[in-house]
Amino acid sequence: MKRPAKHTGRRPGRNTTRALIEDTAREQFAKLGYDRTSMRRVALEAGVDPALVSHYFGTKLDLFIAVVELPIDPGALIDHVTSGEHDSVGIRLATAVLEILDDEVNRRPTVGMIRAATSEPEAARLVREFLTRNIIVPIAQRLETDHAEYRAGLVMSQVLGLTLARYIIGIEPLASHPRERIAVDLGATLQRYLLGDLSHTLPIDQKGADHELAPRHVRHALPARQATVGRPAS
Amino acid sequence: MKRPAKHTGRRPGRNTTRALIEDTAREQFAKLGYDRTSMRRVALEAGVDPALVSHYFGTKLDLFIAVVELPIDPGALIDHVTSGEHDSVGIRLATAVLEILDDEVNRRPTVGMIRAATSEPEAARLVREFLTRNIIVPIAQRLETDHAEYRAGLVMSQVLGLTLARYIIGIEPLASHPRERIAVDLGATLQRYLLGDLSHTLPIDQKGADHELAPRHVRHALPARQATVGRPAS
DNA sequence: TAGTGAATTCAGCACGTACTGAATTCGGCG
DNA sequence: CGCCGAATTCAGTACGTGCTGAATTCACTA
Repeated sequence: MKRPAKHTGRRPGRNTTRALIEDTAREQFAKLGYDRTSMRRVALEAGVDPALVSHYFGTKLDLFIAVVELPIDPGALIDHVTSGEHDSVGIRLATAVLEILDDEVNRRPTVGMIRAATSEPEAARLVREFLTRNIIVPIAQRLETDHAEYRAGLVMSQVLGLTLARYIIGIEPLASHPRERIAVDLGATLQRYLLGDLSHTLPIDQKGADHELAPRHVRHALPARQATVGRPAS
Repeated sequence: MKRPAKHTGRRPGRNTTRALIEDTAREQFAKLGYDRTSMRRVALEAGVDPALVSHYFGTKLDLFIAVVELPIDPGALIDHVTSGEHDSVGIRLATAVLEILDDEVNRRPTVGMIRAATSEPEAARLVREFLTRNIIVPIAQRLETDHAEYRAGLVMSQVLGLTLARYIIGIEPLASHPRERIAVDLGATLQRYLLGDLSHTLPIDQKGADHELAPRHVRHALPARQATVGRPAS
């Protein structure tokens, strides 16, 4: 009956364990992504029994949901960016984004969010909802242009792509280029996406229909086994 | 000594197993990414014993390396895009990219590549080398502009970002917008990245230094627990 | 036709995972 | 103080993972 246990039972002192787990989990998800983060590792890192994690948060996905966040206050960012001269919102946004992401502390959760979104479909849904609700829509409201949500989506795509290319994959020379120059080039793009002329303003027949693709270069999967990454199979 | 085995030993008929495993693995990596693809599942899907996968390809990473490829012939794509009028290479490239990615068959390996690159650092290195060697550098050579590799990197960032936003995360309305319109808006960006004026051509004091960030909206990680995805912890 | 070596499978090891049930200890309240 | 319930840990279940060694069967060649 009385199995010899060593130091089980409630801990003395104040009650901070749950928050501790939450912080540790956030850190791990950010650093490793969803798949590569294990509940055991979170518990270990938090100096806590693995069972406590399940106890407090339920499943791994529940834990993830309870924990993901962005390194910025979207509202304040949007305020800062959209105040000031209209023809420089692009570069303001680009500069802000690059300053945030160039700081490793802030970059972590962002990268983690992307990692999670690409590996767990359920996480992708959550990220989508989060981005839409907290960033896309607010930006759309602030800008009094047409198709604001579409514009915001284009912006998100360029920002996400920069994160992927510069910070995760590390494509050169983009990865080691000075922040200020990239901000200028990126800023011009964001400016156009946010406030410039888009395809909607063009007449139908200029939408690029005459640029359809001579489909000679798409391989359609089956034959071809040449463009292989790394060394060929041994 | 003679353990009763049922149908072990060499299979009758022609010898296609290795290729079979390779194809199945490619499919799985593309669909699931690196972490979520298991060698056992590959073997099961290929109707083959798990040991055969290790037998032929060694470690999981070896298998991955032997298998990743892009759905296009980069050379032909580059030819197609860079031939024709200079001021329409942007939209040609954008259209080509969108046509390729809108086809689910072609999209798979691309998405898989991104998945893998975001979850496995070693895979990210391979993807980086592949993209650089087979896409960035050729484009850089074709365009007789300055800073060609930097330009190509910007292009990659926007293309990768589009893939992430439109196809993986599914940000609306970007995800369901007609291909042709996006091609126009994206094409203008790519055009500028490829052949337009970049920050290098500007005098130093216009590089945006006066746009530094009032750093009020970056949270610097520690406090704040408000901008949470999904429902708060139960 | 006999023999060799490649192809294939089985069974399993060692480990990591998510998660659970019961036991134990403590904080706080009556 | 006495007690209830929350907090915590232990030990374990059931399963999935990458990978290996030996045994078996077939194809091919000498």
